[in-house]
Formats: sequence, structure tokens, C-alpha cells
Amino acid sequence: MDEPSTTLRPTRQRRAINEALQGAADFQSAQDIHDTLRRAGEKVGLATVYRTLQAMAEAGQVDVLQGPGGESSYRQCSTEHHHHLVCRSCGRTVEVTGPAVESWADAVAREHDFAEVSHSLELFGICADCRT
Amino acid sequence: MDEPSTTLRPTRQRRAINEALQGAADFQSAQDIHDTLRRAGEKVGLATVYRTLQAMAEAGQVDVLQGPGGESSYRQCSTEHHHHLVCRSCGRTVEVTGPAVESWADAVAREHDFAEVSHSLELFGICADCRT
DNA sequence: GGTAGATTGAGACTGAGTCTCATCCTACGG
DNA sequence: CCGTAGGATGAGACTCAGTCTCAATCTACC
Repeated sequence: MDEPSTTLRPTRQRRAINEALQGAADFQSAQDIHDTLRRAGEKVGLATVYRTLQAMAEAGQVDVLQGPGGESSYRQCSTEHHHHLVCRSCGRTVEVTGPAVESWADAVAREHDFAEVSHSLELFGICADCRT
Repeated sequence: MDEPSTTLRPTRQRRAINEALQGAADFQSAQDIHDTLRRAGEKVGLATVYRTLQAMAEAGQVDVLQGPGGESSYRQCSTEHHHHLVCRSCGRTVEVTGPAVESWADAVAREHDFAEVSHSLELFGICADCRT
């Protein structure tokens, strides 16, 4: 499908996108990042933002979250396997782990004889701040 | 946000969409259903399919699955809370329940003081048939 | 400095989904 | 059985995220 990366050059644009990601605590859409960069004076094409974000997601450097409108949001997270608890109101995101879920998923997969099982799991709620 | 349903009339189109849904075992996109109906000779507008499917999803009559391309797929399922194990290759879908997951989600929500917590959880893999 | 090949970006393009609004149809009262 | 009010429908324009193209540009390396 794709070589690990015949070469992957650290360009100005990629650096800028990386920084924008590090400067944000919560999930951002590609459009958001593009806007941020533009406003910061960085000239980066929209296509490049999409390409870079995708590449980073594939490389496991960022996490992807599918919004309800089908738009993808990206966030820089810890590299180990985890899930997210996201505030529906302000977008605040907390990383959580669920060993119980992982083993449950494995068990279910075995039971139904499915291989290469992956799972997507996100929690949504209203955080304490947004409730007051 | 929205009245329970001032009135909801059983029209030819809605009946057709309902039947198409019952005739399908796996998740179908709105476009799929529209095609199916058209091919079956039923004249139903695309907008109507979208509207009806959305209304049914809101009413809890069908489950929605977000595809990677951001397209929504619909399926008629049991009314009780459950999740799906979907074959990445053929789309075969199995309904599964995970009591352990539900209680884990509750615990996590309490721990971080989030209210009204809901979760989305889907498992993807390759079913036995597709592996042979 | 010179070059191969990866990277970029403007803009055209795609495809899912939404919106508008004139027309159609269902429910219901008389 | 007919007439009417207002929900439902559908053709087509429209929005918007994301992808693709391809010439120009930049980076790594000799």
C-alpha cells in the first residue's frame, strides 16, 4: 500500500503544522489548523494541511476523531493506546485508558471468529465547568 | 430542541424505506437505500430518504454508523443498548453487548466529573468467511 | 553548485448531505 | 363523500469537507 516512507522531509509547512498541533489542547479540524496557520502569517496550502495531518495520523503521531458532520479532528496525544472523554460543550478532552475494554474486545472477537480486530471508542459528556 | 412529533404520517415513501431497511442485514448508506428503492421501482427522492433516515435515527428506530469517509450508514437493530462488530471486508455485522464497558464508562465519567455521558463504540475486524 | 525526487499550492473537482419552495397527500371535520 | 389545513415530498441548487492535478519549488546529497 505504501512504503514506510521512502523519504519524509522536514519542511517549513510540516514544522508549522506540528507546532499548531502542540499549541492546541483539544481536537482541531484540518480547517481549524489551516485558519490558525494563516492567521499566524504562515502560508500553508489547505491540501498540504490535509496531506500532512493524514500522514501524521497514519504514522500514529496524532489521534483522529470523527465529528458528527463527518469531519475529522486531530490532536497530539500520548503514543500509548487510549481513548477520549470529550466535553460536548467546550471540547475539553481527557485521555483515558480502559484495560477492561481491551480484553472485552478481544474476547468478543475470538467468540465470533473475527481477526485483526480494532475498535473505536469515545466518550462524550458535559464537563464540570460547563455545567455551572 | 424538538417536539416529540407534532404529527408523523405513514406515507408510501416511509413505508418503502422501512421495508428496504428490514430487507437488509447490514449497514446501508442513505445513497444505498435510495438506489435500492429506485431499482425496485419505488420513486423516492433522495432528500426524503435522508430526512426519513434521520428521523428514524432520532427516534431510535435505527442505528447509525459513521463510515471513514464521513458517510452515515443505517441499520435496523434490536432496541436495547448494544454495539457492533463489523467485518471490514464484507460488512457483515454482529450485535454485541458489553456490560463491562458500560460500567467502565460510568466510572470514568464519575471520576472526571462529566455528566450526561454517552459513548460510541464499534469493533472492526475480518470475519471468518472473508479470511478463507 | 547541481540534480533527483519529494513537497507544495492554486484551483478544479467529487460526493455526501442540506435547503428551498411549489406541489402533493393524509388526516379529519362537516 | 367532499373540502381543507398543514405535514410530506422532490427536483435541483447549494454547501462544505476533502481529494486530485500538475507545474513550480525546495531539500538532501553528491
